[in-house]
Formats: sequence, C-alpha cells, structure tokens
Amino acid sequence: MPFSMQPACQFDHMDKHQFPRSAVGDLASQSPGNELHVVTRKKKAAPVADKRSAVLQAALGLFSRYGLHGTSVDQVAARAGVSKSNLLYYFANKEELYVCVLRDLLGVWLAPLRAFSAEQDPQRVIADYIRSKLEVSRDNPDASRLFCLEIIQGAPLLRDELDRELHELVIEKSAVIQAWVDAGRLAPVDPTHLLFMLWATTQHYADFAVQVQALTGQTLANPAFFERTVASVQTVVLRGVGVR
Amino acid sequence: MPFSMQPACQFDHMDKHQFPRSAVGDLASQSPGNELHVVTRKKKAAPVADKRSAVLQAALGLFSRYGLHGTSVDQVAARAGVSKSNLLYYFANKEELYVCVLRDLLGVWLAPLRAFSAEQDPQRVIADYIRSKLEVSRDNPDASRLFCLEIIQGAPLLRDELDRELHELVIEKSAVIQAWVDAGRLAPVDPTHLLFMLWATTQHYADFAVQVQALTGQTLANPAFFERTVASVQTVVLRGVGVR
DNA sequence: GTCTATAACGAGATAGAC
DNA sequence: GTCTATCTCGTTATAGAC
Repeated sequence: MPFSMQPACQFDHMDKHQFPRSAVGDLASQSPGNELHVVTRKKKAAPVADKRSAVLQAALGLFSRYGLHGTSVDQVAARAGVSKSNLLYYFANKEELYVCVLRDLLGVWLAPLRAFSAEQDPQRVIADYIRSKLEVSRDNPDASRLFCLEIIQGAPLLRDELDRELHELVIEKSAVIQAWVDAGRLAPVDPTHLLFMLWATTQHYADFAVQVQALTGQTLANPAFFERTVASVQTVVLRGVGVR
Repeated sequence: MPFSMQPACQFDHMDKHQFPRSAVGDLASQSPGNELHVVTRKKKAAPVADKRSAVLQAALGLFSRYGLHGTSVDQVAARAGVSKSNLLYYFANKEELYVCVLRDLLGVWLAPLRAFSAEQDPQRVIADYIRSKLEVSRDNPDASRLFCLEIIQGAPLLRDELDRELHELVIEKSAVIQAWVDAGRLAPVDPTHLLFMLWATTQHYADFAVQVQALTGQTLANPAFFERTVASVQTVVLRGVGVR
C-alpha cells in the first residue's frame, strides 16, 4: 500500500526545523507575515527562503510529471541545485516535502473561483473565470497536473481540504449560479455540473497538454492559440448557458 | 530518469513466451482469433488466458490508482491471486506488463469516437457520444484514470499511438464536425476544441471521481445521478453548439 | 548549515529445484 | 508451470565530521 499519510505538515512536530510554510516559486505568496518566524534574521532569512523555494519549485516540476514514487529525492536535489543531504536538512523527509508542495497548490487552484460574485454580470463572470483558469493552465501547468495526479490517486491529503474549503466554496458559488438561473439571467443548468464542466475544459489544456500538442501542434504558450482557445471555450459555454 | 521505454511490446523479442496480446478483463476483446497462437491447446488455453487476464485486470486497477512506480509487482500478484515469480513467468518484467495494460486501453478509449458519422444527425451523434463516454467513465473508471495518468506523465508510450491512430481519427472526425458547421447544421465552432471539451467533461467524472464524490456525495454508479449528469452535459454542450 | 559516508530497506529480477 | 531462495540495485534516511 503506497503512501499512507497521517500528519498534514510535520512542521509542528519538529524541534529542529521552523521555517515559514513557504510558497512554490512565485505563486501563492499570500500570508507574507510568516517570514518573521525564521530563526535567523537579516541577510540570512532571504537565502534560506530562496533555497526552500528552489527545492519546492524543483519538487513541483518533478512530482507533477513523475508522481511521488516516480521521483527520487536525488533528482529534486539535483534540479534545485542542492545536495540530497542538504535538502533533507530543510525537509525532514520526502513525504513532508510532497505535502508542502501540495499545500501551496490548493491556493493557486482555488483563487480564480473566489472571484465568482453574484453582483456582476453572469456573462462577464463566467467569461473571466474561463480566461483565468486557462491562464493558470498556461502559466502553471505543473500545479494543475499535480493537482490532477493527486485527485486521481484518491487525494489522500487533499481529501480533507476538498471536504472543507472547496466544498464550502462550491456551495457558495453554486448558489450564485442558481440565483442567476432563478432570475432568468441564465438558462436552466445544474450549477455543480456547470462548475465541473468549467474545471474540466480549462484544466484539460494543462493536464492533457501532451495530447493537445500531439493533435494541434500547439501549446497555450503560443498567444494566438491561447486566444483561440479562450474564445472557443467561452463561446460554447456561454451559448450553452443561454447568454450570448 | 524514471521509465525510459523503447519496445512497444516485447513479445516479439522473446523466445520463451508467446501468448496472445490479450485483453484486460472483459474489455477490448477484439481480434478473438489470436487464441490459436497459444502453444498448448484445449483444456490448457483457457486457464492460461484466464491467468493473464486476471493479472492484467489487477494491474490495471493498481496502476490506475498508484501509477507504475507506486505499484509493486508483489501487489499486482497478490491482487491477481498468483505468486510474484509466477507473474514474472507470464510477463518478462514490470514494464512489459504495464505496456500490455496500456495497449488494451487505447482501444476502449477510442471506441466511442469511431461512431461519429456525418451521415447522422449532429444532435443525435453528439448526444450519443456524450452518453457513451460517460458510460465508459462509469464502467471503466480505471481505464480512464490510467489513460489520464499516462498522458500527464508525457505518455512515453502512447505518444506514438497518439500521433498516428488518434491524430488520424481526430482529423477525420473534425472534418465531420466542420461539414456540419459549413452546412449550417451546427453553430460555428472549432472542431478540435469541441472534441477536447467533450473528452474533458466526460472523463472528468472518472478521473476526478473523488472530487465529484466529495462535492456531490454521488457517483456515476448511482443511476439517477448518472442520468442527471448525462442530461446536464448534453444540455449545455448541445445548446453550446446551437442545436436544441 | 553543509558535507561524506553508510546503514537499512524495499523491490525487481533470476536461479534452479520440483 | 510453479515454487522458494537469493542476488542486486536503487533509494531513503541517518550519523557524524567539518
């Protein structure tokens, strides 16, 4: 039975490590105040955070392609430009590293959904959401892929977060969509299935990028293709919910 | 560097093994004639095939959840009810087993798309396609998940098949869709992006089943939920392409 | 904090008896 | 064809010097 996991993030149980919970690369840098928890200050805090960031970024890239078990600590260390034992100084073990990468992930993934607000025009909100998610697929394919990998494997970790954070958010946003339907501003649709469709279609371009590339010869990195994709998805979905 | 793979299926290079290319469980049992290649006949052919099938089925279940590296040969053997060394008698090594599982996969995955025919009413063809793919997601979530896993990881194996078989099929079916658009039977849509949307939305219910379950409390196994899902997807997509 | 061993283990694969 | 025993290797994680 691969990968049985109990503690969410072992920081709290460790006596020799006390670093901030960090961010993967340039994403999810919310809660900037926690830099203060670092033991050493000035001149030192920055480099330490840099090293952790580098490791986390390298880990994200590898985990998202090869999975937890398909990636060795050695590979992550090499990619991050540190020695393996040095890496294991910053992260008590491989699983903790993995968990830390995942923690940052959810924030990135959820961000676009929070913008969904009943105040605005449904057409605009949905169109913007599609664009935002496709931007994530373009700029953070690794995050999208790792999220997908984790869900496929039963989300041993994200499960709790899914049940709490995401579930709450989905209930809230479903209500928004339902309100639009009730007000006649949207054709009758099941809000939850609409959200699934939005997630699926937009993430597809990150998760199945290889297939997309094989079939179209294109990537979202190509601005023209990106715009064409945004337009295609927006057109079908918006028409599908009766606006435009 | 995990998992570098050259030969498609090593059967041809092996002198001690010569079994049929097999089918995973009850799926993809096309080409039934190849049973004849088995060395021993009568009374023996069936059990041998059974054992291979059992192993392949067990392997599919595990690989699709934990990936190639997250699954040990021991686990597959245990689940199939054979010893590890016995398994390695039937499959020269772990990778060959993996490849054999994948081979059968593509057939299952492609089947529904072949039904796409210009002769028929677009509304009906698309509606039927959505239903077929959702049936696959319901009845073969393992296949869908493993396919997804493989694509995410760059499809080191399926890449060739994607470039050949799938690409050809997509060109053909895109032409069908384009013809409908040109004939004014469908609102203007990019055929390729429409196909992506169909794949993404229908497979989502298999690949992200955990998330769907967490958010709705339902599975496609529930007939009522299944029908509601079919209806939801069909409604939005069909309206999205201007029919219905 | 960072490094060089090295311990400890799991897992893939083989040898060879039956 | 099937089994037990074993070889071998990659990998995680630790010990301990600097």
